[in-house]
Parts: sequence; C-alpha cells; structure tokens
Amino acid sequence: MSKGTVGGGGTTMLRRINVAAVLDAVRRSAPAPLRVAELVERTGLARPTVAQAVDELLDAGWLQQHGPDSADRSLGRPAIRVSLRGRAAPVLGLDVGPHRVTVGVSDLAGRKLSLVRRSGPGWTAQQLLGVIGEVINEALAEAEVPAEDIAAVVAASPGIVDEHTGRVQLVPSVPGWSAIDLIKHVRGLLDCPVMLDNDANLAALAIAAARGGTGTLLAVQWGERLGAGIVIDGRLHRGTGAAGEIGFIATDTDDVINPEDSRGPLERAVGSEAIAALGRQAALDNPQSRLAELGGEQLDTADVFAAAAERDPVAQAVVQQVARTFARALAPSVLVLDPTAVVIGGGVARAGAVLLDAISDQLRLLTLNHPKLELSALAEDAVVTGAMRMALDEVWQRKLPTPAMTSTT
Amino acid sequence: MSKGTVGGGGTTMLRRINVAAVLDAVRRSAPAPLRVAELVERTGLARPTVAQAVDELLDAGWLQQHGPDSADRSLGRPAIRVSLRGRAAPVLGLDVGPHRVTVGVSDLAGRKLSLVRRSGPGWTAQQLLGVIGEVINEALAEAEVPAEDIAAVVAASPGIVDEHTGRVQLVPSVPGWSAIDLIKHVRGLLDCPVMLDNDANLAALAIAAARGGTGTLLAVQWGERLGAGIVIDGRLHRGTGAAGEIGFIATDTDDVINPEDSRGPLERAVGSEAIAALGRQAALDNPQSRLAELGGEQLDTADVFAAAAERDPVAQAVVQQVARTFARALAPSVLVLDPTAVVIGGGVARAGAVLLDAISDQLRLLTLNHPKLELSALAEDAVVTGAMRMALDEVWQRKLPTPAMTSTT
DNA sequence: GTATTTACGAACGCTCGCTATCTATACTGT
DNA sequence: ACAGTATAGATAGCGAGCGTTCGTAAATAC
Repeated sequence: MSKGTVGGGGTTMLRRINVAAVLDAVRRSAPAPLRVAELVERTGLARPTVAQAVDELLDAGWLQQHGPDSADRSLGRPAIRVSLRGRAAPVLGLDVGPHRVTVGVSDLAGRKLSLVRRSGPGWTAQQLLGVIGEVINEALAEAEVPAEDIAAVVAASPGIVDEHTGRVQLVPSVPGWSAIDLIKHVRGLLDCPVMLDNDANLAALAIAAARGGTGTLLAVQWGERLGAGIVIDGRLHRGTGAAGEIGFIATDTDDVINPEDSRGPLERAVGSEAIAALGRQAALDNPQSRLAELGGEQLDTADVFAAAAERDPVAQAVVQQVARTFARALAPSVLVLDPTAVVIGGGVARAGAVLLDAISDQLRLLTLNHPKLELSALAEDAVVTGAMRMALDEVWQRKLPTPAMTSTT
Repeated sequence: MSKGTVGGGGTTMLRRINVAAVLDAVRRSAPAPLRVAELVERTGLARPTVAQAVDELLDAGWLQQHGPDSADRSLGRPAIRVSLRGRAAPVLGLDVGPHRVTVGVSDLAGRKLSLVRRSGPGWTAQQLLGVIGEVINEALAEAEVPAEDIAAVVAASPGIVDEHTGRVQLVPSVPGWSAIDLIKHVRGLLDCPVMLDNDANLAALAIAAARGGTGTLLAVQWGERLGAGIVIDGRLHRGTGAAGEIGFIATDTDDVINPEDSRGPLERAVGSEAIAALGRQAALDNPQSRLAELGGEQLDTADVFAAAAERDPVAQAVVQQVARTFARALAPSVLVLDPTAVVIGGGVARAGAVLLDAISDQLRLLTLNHPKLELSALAEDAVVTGAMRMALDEVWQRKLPTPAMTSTT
C-alpha cells in the first residue's frame, strides 16, 4: 500500500481491472440497461465477481439500478438491471469565438444535457471572459448539474494550439485574447482538468464519434477559414501540433506561404469570402444571369450555390472552379492519408449537393481509393460536441485504468 | 479454465500480467542485463513476485542468466543478472523484388543475426519461389537458427497490399507473380504466422524504429517508383490500405490519374528515370556543361547529382526543378500530417545533400512547421529491417498480453 | 577473522476470484 | 388455487497469487 507505483500490482489491482471491465461493458451498451447475466457473458467473469463489482459501482454512484423490465415477459425471477448513471461525472464543452460563445453539458453516456449559445457583436477579451462565465452558469443550471460535479472541461479555440501548455499561436481576431487566461478563468470557476484544443480538431472528433468506431477520417471545416481535423481509429492526429492546416496549401504554382499572414493561399482562393468575390465578379461580367438576379449588390456565398442549384451556368462555372481548386489542393493528402471518409463542415457545407458533387467528380480524377465524401450532419454544434466528446474521453481514460504496457518502443 | 474468454479473469491472469511486466522491463533495457533488484524497482512489484516470474521465464527460455558482473566491485553478495534470450523467438524478414531477394533473421532483442542477399537478372515467378527458399535456408544457417524456431515472418511486396487477405493490387513487374503463392510457399517452409506488407510501409517502420519512439514520420522511398510510409507513434498508418501512394500525386494543373497506369504523375515527373531523362535533355542542350562531360551518352541519375555537387549550373537547374516539383507535391501532405520528420530513402537518396538542401529550401516556402528533412541511414536494408521489425512487433504483441480494453468507442 | 553489506530463499497471512450450492421470485399449466 | 419450473440473486468453501517478514548465503572492508 505504500509504493503504489503504476503498472503492476497485487490483487487489489486485479479487482480494479475487473471493476473497470464491468463498467466498460455497461458503457458500451449505453444507454440500454444491462442485466447482470449479460454482464457475466460480456466480461467473461464469474457471476459473484460481477455482482460485487456492480455493488461497488452502485455505491460509488457510477451505476444506477432499474426496476425489472415491464416489457420483458420472460420466465423466472425478473432480473434487476443497471445502467450508467450519467450524472456521476458530467463534462462541459466550450466553443469560444469572437462573436459567439457556446457551452454544452453532457453526461457520461454522451447524452447532451444542455446547450446554451450566446451571440454578440464583438466583445473585448475582458467582456468575453465575463460572458463565458455567464453562459457556463446558464448551461449548468439548465442541465441541473452543480458546478462541482463537472469532471472535465475542454475548450475550443481557433488557431494552432499547443496541446500541453495551452498556448496558442496564430491568435484569432479578438484583441488581447489569450487562451491561457481562458484556461485560468475556467479553472477558477470549475475545479477540474481543463484542456484546450483546436476547433477543427474537435469538430473532427465529434464527426468521427457520430460515424462510429474505426477508420481514418478527414474532417474539413470550410468557412472564411479552412482547417481540418484528422481522426484515426478514434484518436486525434495532431502531428507536432499543427496538423490539418489545409488553409495554407498552395494553389498556384508560384504560391509561397507567409507564416505571418493570418490566411493561407487556399483560404484566399476558396474561403467563403473568396467564393462570394468570385460570384460578384461573375455577376458583373454576366448581368443577365440568374446569379446577378439573385444576388444583386450584396451577393453572398449562399447566392452562388443557390444559383448553381438552379442550373445557372454562370454560377455553375464558379462552383466548378471552386471545387476544382479545392479538390486539387486536397487530393495529395487524400492519397497520402487514404481516409475512409472526407467530411465537409462549416458554413460552406450548407451549399449542399451542388458543391459536394462537383468536388467528388474532381477528386475521383485525382485519387486511387475514392473516400466517401459527405457533409457534416452536426452543423454548428460540431465543435461543442467534439469538445464534450474529448472531455468524456479524458474522464473515461482516467476512470478505466489501462493496466500497464502502452508504447511499442 | 473452460471459458478462457479474453478480457478479464482471475489470479492466473494476474500472474500473466506480472510476468509480462517483468519481461517487458527486461526488453526495454535490452541488451543490458538486469539485476532482480532493478526489476523490482522498475516494475513496482514485490521481490518474490519478480523472482517467481524470472524463474518461470528462465524455464520457458525467454530469459538467460548471466554470471555476476566482474566489473562491478560493489559490496555484498553479487547479484544474479538476467537478460533477454534472443534466440527464444527469432523472426525472419523477407524483401522480394524482381531482381533481388533479401532475407534477414533477427533475434527478439532486435539484433540482426544474419542478412543474405541474392541478385539475379529477372527470375520467373516459379524460379523466384525456389530462390526464396534457398536464401531463407542460407540465412537460417548463417544465423544458426533451426527453421522451427522462427516465430514470425513478414514479407515485403511492392504494390498495394490488403493487410489481411494478403492480396496485392497493382502487381509489380514479375509476370505470374502472386503474393498469395508467396505466403503459401513460406508457410510451407516455416510453420508460423506469415504476414505481408507494402515495402514502403516496412521501410518507414524501420526508419521510425531507428529514430526511436514517438512522433509522426513520413518516410519516402524514392527510386524509379515513389512511395511513402507513415508511422505515428510507432504504429503504421495504412488508411484503407493504400496510404502513402505519393507517386500518384498530380504535378501539373491538368494532370489526371489513370488507375490502370503502373506509374503516377509524380513518378513520371521525378522518378529516377525521369531525372535521368531531364539530365540527358539538359546535356544535349548544353554540350559544354560538366553534366555532358560526366554523363556522356549513357547519362545516369547519379551523374546529374554528381555534376550538381560540382556546382555545374546546368545540373543544378535540373536538380532545382526536381526538388521544386517534389516539394510542391509533398507540401500539402506535410501541412496536413505535420510530421516530426520527413526521411528520404531509396536510390535517389544517394544524391545526398545537393538534393536534400534544394528540397528543404522549397519546402520551407510552403509549410508552417518545417519538419526535419533527413536521408535514410539504412540504405538498401531498410525494407528487410522493417520486415523484421514488424515481425518482432507481432511476436511481442502476442507474448505480452495487453489486458483488455482497447478501442475508445 | 569479524563485521558489514547486499542479495537470495522460504514461510506466513491477506485479498481476490471461481465453483458449487442454496434461496428468492414470477410465470405456467392443470 | 396450487404445484412445477425456470431464471436470478445470495452465500460458503476452495485455490491461487501477491506482499511482508524473517532467515541464510556470499562477497568486501577493516
């Protein structure tokens, strides 16, 4: 009892392993309640062992007991059933942008307990911290979760995030903004681990979780800026910290990157502003087109895709060009990563099938294995959802003691 | 004892875990022998537990006992020391090409026991199988390892390999060649698991192992063909099976891939044959250049780099163009993967610093985090070494029972 | 030659999980 | 309505493994 070194131990560690196995089995079948007999089958443990573990977990509050299933009209004594008690360790996800703060609270099973969003016309850094505090409290109240119960927090920040220090390079457009202050501030409000990650990464995590399990996912966030997250078999790929920065891919044979610029070549070529600009130019050149009618003076990105959907050839040409540029930029990465799927999210994703089909056609010409190309179903909630997901992973990784041996050095 | 389901168990599984912990500790410190006291410290287990585990491992042949260290003149009774007995489960690596067969035998600790290479001027598929058998026997004899001791075999094949079935798409240039026959043949010779993988993947694995531990590695094999392997924290990234096919990256804005072609655009642009062709053309255009002198009629890839190293401007221009094309093709993947290092191997890697510096300069213009750019130190042995490495990983993964819970679904 | 230091070896007690048995509960059939 | 049966939960005994403690062996220092 004195040493307590991690890695190997006596019988008490055995017990921990078995309790964890039981808890894991329950988690996997969530939210469906499980009978003890099923747990015995799934864990391969003996019944008394499982029973003891269940008792322990009930006492600790990780499981909750259900009455017998009234729908189950089988023979014999009705079994008591247990399921995850989500409130045992709820987590909080945070998505902070210059004009919008979103906070979500999720229970252990991944059920969303509350989601609060507040928009405002550009806060200062100081105001933003205040707003964040308010929105967190609102979300906690709505979820009926006391602040001290929160087991982990993950915050999303644009820019490149250093995974451990939480320092941010390429700070976004809030003057005086510092992610370190954010972490400190949140840690002051909630006494639990607080982590920070790139928003594109978190969105990718959410999408990967929604698609389920294994495989390689390349999740593109396409708005004014362009970023991507890579999820391989459920784990985020970070590289040295700046993985997925597709916005900086060169599009022209003479392009050169300037790290000081806040935007990269691909963003300047096919970011939402660039698409709108291309549309405006095309409308000017073709005043009689449907595109010009639709958009008028204040022609928007959405107008371009709307006109293209109505088969306006002028708009279609713009979409074609955008799709071509995007596909040519992404194709090398698709060849190298060979992902199971490429999912597009963010504002531009609202374009729908018009854009997706055009990209798909182009990508088919440039790759060997053609990954599934999809639109993100999560829309604007992707980032918060991913933040909650990562917080959940953190909690589970701490609670389920992965016994020893990890690296394959 | 009847169930035997994986995942959780009683005290016998505890023993297995602890024995594995001890074995793992010994492995990590290989080839240095360890005293029992050190094992106690490293595993956190009690001395009797460790002693028992060591006895068991000695009996099973996984460890060998050393006499007391004669150099160690410390007080007290001299400690018994144990180390990995590599011959307990030697593995075999196989690199099969149309003109060359290489076989390596390695012991458990990763020590190379033998390496036999045989070249020939194009065998038929049938002859090749015979040659493989001979070379395997030679390598086994040289390593003094009986065939039945081999615990795992990994074979390298060019082309895209389906990880599980062992079927190969994009078969290389041996008529009638089938990797399935190869597997069957080897399984007939050696009664153990036989696996197959892409040669670029295996080379990447070897290079990653040589560089040590964690991080993301992009290992390019650059010869007549171009391929790459990706290793993330010691594990190979395969995607859906065709990851790393950089040879098919488009170089021209109008390039289109034809999956039927055996070569992709980048290979046609900067493969070793293409480099030689560029050199010949440049020599024709500049008959007085050093390049033309060096190469003559049969100008070779090596001549181009040699002339460039001697600062011949004509050759330097060719190298510059090659480097530029390569860097532009690779830059998007570097941005997306953000690897710790990019290592170049294969025939073209012999070009040395001339090419490396040119690529480095170009890549610096096109990426945010600039990964280390290096030449592979393993030269032609990379693929066999990687094959042995993978076989070793297989053996260890089977022997060290990773207790339960894996996926983070 | 004795004291000291270090390591090996054996006996005891504790915890834990597995097998086997017994009790509890609800549905079914006569 | 009552016995039978099938399923689930609770309890006791057994075996295995680990950790602690003590005794013993082998080398060096004085």
